[in-house]
Order: sequence, then C-alpha cells, then structure tokens
Amino acid sequence: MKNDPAENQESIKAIPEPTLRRLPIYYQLLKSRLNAGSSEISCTTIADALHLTAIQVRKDLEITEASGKPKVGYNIKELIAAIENFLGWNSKSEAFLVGAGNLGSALIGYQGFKEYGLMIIAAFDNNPAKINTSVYGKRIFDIKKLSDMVRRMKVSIGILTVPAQYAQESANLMTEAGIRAIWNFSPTKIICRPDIVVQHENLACSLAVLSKKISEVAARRIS
Amino acid sequence: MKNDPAENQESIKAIPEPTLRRLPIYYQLLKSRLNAGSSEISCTTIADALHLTAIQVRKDLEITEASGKPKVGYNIKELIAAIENFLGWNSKSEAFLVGAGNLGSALIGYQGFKEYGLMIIAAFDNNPAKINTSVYGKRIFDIKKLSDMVRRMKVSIGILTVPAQYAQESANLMTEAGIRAIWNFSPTKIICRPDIVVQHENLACSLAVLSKKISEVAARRIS
DNA sequence: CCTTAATAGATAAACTTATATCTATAAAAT
DNA sequence: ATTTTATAGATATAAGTTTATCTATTAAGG
Ligand SMILES: NC(=O)c1ccc[n+]([C@@H]2O[C@H](COP(=O)([O-])OP(=O)(O)OC[C@H]3O[C@@H](n4cnc5c(N)ncnc54)[C@H](O)[C@@H]3O)[C@@H](O)[C@H]2O)c1
Ligand SMILES: NC(=O)c1ccc[n+]([C@@H]2O[C@H](COP(=O)([O-])OP(=O)(O)OC[C@H]3O[C@@H](n4cnc5c(N)ncnc54)[C@H](O)[C@@H]3O)[C@@H](O)[C@H]2O)c1
Repeated sequence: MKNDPAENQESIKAIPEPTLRRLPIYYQLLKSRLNAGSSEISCTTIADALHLTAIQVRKDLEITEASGKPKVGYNIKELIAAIENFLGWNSKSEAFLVGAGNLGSALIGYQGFKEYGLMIIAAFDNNPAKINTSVYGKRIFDIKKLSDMVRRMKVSIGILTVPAQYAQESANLMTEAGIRAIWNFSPTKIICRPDIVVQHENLACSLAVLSKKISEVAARRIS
Repeated sequence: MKNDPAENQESIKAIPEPTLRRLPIYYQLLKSRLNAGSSEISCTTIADALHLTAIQVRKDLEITEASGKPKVGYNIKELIAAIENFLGWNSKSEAFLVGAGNLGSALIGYQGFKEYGLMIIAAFDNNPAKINTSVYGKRIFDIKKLSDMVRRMKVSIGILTVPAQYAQESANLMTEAGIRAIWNFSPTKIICRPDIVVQHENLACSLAVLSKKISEVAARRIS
C-alpha cells in the first residue's frame, strides 16, 4: 500500500534512507581522495576507509547508476558527478531561514552548504531588535514579510530554527506561504500536509542514541 | 557475531536504534502534555499527535518498562521518568567542546541540553585569538590543555565542532586524553577505537534525504 | 597469449524493524 | 451486576535492510 507499484510506472525503486544517508559520506571521502591526487577508487578501499563492508558500498553506489571496472574500481570524478546528479546537488536551490537566533545565525554563516547546492538567501524573525539587521551579510526580515517574499522569489525550502513552542505555527506560516520543504531544527515534531517534505534534525534524538551507547559501554566495562 | 548471545548474559535485548530515536519525541510531547495539565495519555493519543501507529508507540514504550492501564493509558509523570531513567537522562553528565567556532558557540550557549542532563562545562580551541576568552560564560581553553583537564576533571564526553580536515586528529587527541564518547558535528566520518562511542551528526546526510525527497515530490507533481 | 586475482554486478539468505492480529484487562456505560 | 469498549500486552506476519554467495569481467603477471 505504501509502495504502490502502480504509482511508480518507470521503476522508481524506493531508495533506502540508510543508503541515502551514506552517500554524503562517500561524497566527502571521494572529494578528499580526488584532492589527494587519486583518480580511481574501489569499493574495497572505500569500505576500509569508512569501516563498512564492500558489499554495502557497492549496493549503495549502484543506485546512483555509477559504473565501475573490475580490478580498478570507479573513476572518482565520475562517481562524484553521479552522486551529485542523483541527489540533485548539481543544481542550486535557495532557502529561507526562520528564527535568526543562536543556531540560525550559525547556519546562515555556514559556507559548507554551498557544496551541496544549498544557498540561504535571507532570514526571518519576529524580534524587532533583529529585524532589518544582517547576519553574515544576510538580511533578517520581519516574519510578516515571509509570505510575500516566498511567493515573489519562488523559494521552496525553509530552514526552521525557532524555539520548540513556536515551531508548529512557524511551519504552518511557511507552508501557507508556499514553502514546499522544511528542515526543522527544533526538538519537536512538526506535522505538515502530505505534499510538504519535512526533515527533522532533532539533536535530542541523536543524544538519546549517544546516551544509551554510553551506558551500554559502561555496563559492559563492569561485567 | 554482532549480537553474540553469550555477551549479554542478563537479557540485554539489543535496542532498535529507530526506537531509541523516537523516545525523545515522545518525551517532548509528554512534557508538553504534562504542562498542559494532563496526567494520563494513551498510545493512541500519542500516535495521533505524532502521526505514528499506536502499535509502534506501544512497542517503543515497552522497552522503557513503563506500564500502562487498559482504557486509560500511561501515567505521564511515570512515563517521563521511565524514559529519563532508560536513557540515563536523570543523571548529569559533563562534556567538553572542541572547536569554539560558529556552530560550537551556538551549542555552548544552548540551554536545552540541560533537560537531557548534558552540561558543556568548557571549550577548547587552537586559535590564539579565542583562547582564554569566554562564550556564554564558558571558558575557552588552549587545546593543549585538553589532555590534562580531561584527566583531572574526569570528563568522558567530547563534542567535536572543528572543520572537517581536523576532525580525525582532534578525535584522536580527545580519545588519547581519555574521552570515551564523541559527538561529531563535522561532515566527515571519524574512526575511533571500538570502545569509544561515536555519534555522527552530519547535516549533509540529512540534507541528502531532504534533497532526494524534494526531487521525488517534484517528479510526482509532474506525472 | 594464457593464467591469475581483484573486483563489479547479480542473486540469495539472514537479520532487523514495522505492521497486523489476537488476548486479557480494566474502566465506563447500561 | 453485566455488557461494552478502549486499551495494554503478547504473538505473528510482512516489509525493509544488511550481509553472504555466486558469476562475469577485466586488468595485471607470468
Ligand atoms: N542553539 C543550539 O545550539 C541548538 C541546539 C539544538 C537545538 N536547537 C533548537 O533550535 C532552535 C533555535 O535555538 P536557538 O538556540 O537558536 O534559540 P534562540 O532563542 O537563540 O533563537 C530563536 C530565534 O527565533 C526567533 N523567533 C521566535 N519566535 C519566532 C516566530 N514565531 N517567528 C519568527 N521568529 C521567531 C527569536 O526571535 C530568536 O531570534 C530551538 O528550537 C532550539 O531548541 C538549538
Ligand atoms: N556552522 C554551521 O552551521 C555548521 C553546519 C553544519 C556543519 N558544521 C560543521 O561544524 C564544524 C564547525 O563549523 P563552524 O562553522 O563552527 O566552523 P568555524 O571555522 O567557525 O569553527 C571551527 C573552530 O575550530 C577551531 N579549530 C580548528 N582546528 C582546530 C584544532 N585542531 N583544534 C582545536 N580547535 C580547532 C577554529 O579555531 C574555530 O574556532 C565544521 O566541521 C563544519 O563543517 C557547521
């Protein structure tokens, strides 16, 4: 029911999310190897460097439709291009940020997103003290202007960095304005229409994993 | 081989990571419902609020050994306590942060980690301009002092926010100093000894998922 | 040129996680 | 008191993901 075969006429085989999450890790390694002067790399080499299995690396790369040669491996440049193409990182996408606070400012100033084609072009806030100021050369606008500007500039990605209690209302505002994808950094789950893409970046979730691993390791050390 | 039954004598049934990652989401909801005056909550209610299935919620909560009553559900306070206890969030843990830059400063200033028992007590950097200054009341020390201070203060958690190319060497420094768990925010995978807990917080991985979802939705809209 | 070895690609099995079904229980309604 | 109903808890099934095995290919070595 979830993956209705009728829905995907042209063999859009559902992409495993774990695979998707590993692609940027390969991507980063490939770029650093390319900088180091290599031109080819095998699954075995990638797997060894990242402490994964060669089989998994091969299966992951398969979905990008990159193709390698036996005894040699993949051409690094080609593989980088294949990943970029697969993830849509070879085309620029513009984003608005809502909540120009502590974390929001760090994200605005971060140059690393460019590498993945993501450009934060402006920020919005409801704090009069912040409105019409700039952070790292990016203007902070009144949140009331969001709707107009989304429509006018056709921005489809929103980065949400407001306090948890305002996250849902801000998300609603964004989607009503025409934002189609939200990257949410607040520690609360936001619920949006099914046609809206929502990616939750909840640090508390990671911390839970970290905390539990720590207590497990501690328990193992005692026994 | 991975889950050797001989290793876990006392029925340490491996905890699914997806479950672990959902617990903080329940936790946040429970706290907000408690503040709103509720005292009991059922799986069905939780599931509806978070767009999950009641079965999944019930299975997740099961591992915290919380127990509910038919027709009523769980006592919210008890459930919160059960989650805190399960994740070890009821005891304080101290952390050092390495790389007091843009993102590092945001994390240092973030008050939200307290709720999960995590306290960033000091930061370290190798930039002379930053050493011996303070950020949000937290002192930034010379990275050379890390080893000494880890030993002296018995800090076991390290938060890593240096640029990618220095991530591995910083991680090595941290583990050699005695740090036992690393929360890595750089977009590169770090490899540590097996007894070191490493949690990767790679935004590029999330962005990959977001990017792909966007292109999928776009494709669906056309067809 | 032939053999060897490393590797990509394809297929199959094992494992993990999510979903569905069934049963027992306790609160509320009759 | 009895019936109904919503729910927790237990068990079973299905789906998704990882790991293993097999086959084909191609570069390198003899
Ligand atoms: N700072 C961190 O390191 C960190 C870490 C993890 C999670 N987070 C989460 O990220 C979010 C932001 O954290 P922060 O530390 O930057 O907080 P912050 O208070 O520094 O920033 C929040 C900003 O949002 C603005 N804001 C509030 N309500 C708004 C609204 N309705 N519309 C528009 N703007 C609004 C505020 O004016 C402020 O500038 C929070 O949800 C927090 O839990 C932050
Ligand atoms: N800023 C963001 O929003 C953001 C987003 C995603 C990922 N990241 C990642 O987080 C990391 C930090 O990003 P940032 O924007 O804060 O960068 P930054 O340059 O502002 O901060 C890095 C800090 O690390 C210090 N440093 C460098 N090498 C060091 C070493 N060997 N030992 C100790 N300190 C050292 C620098 O002096 C600097 O203060 C990077 O890996 C970046 O890719 C940042």
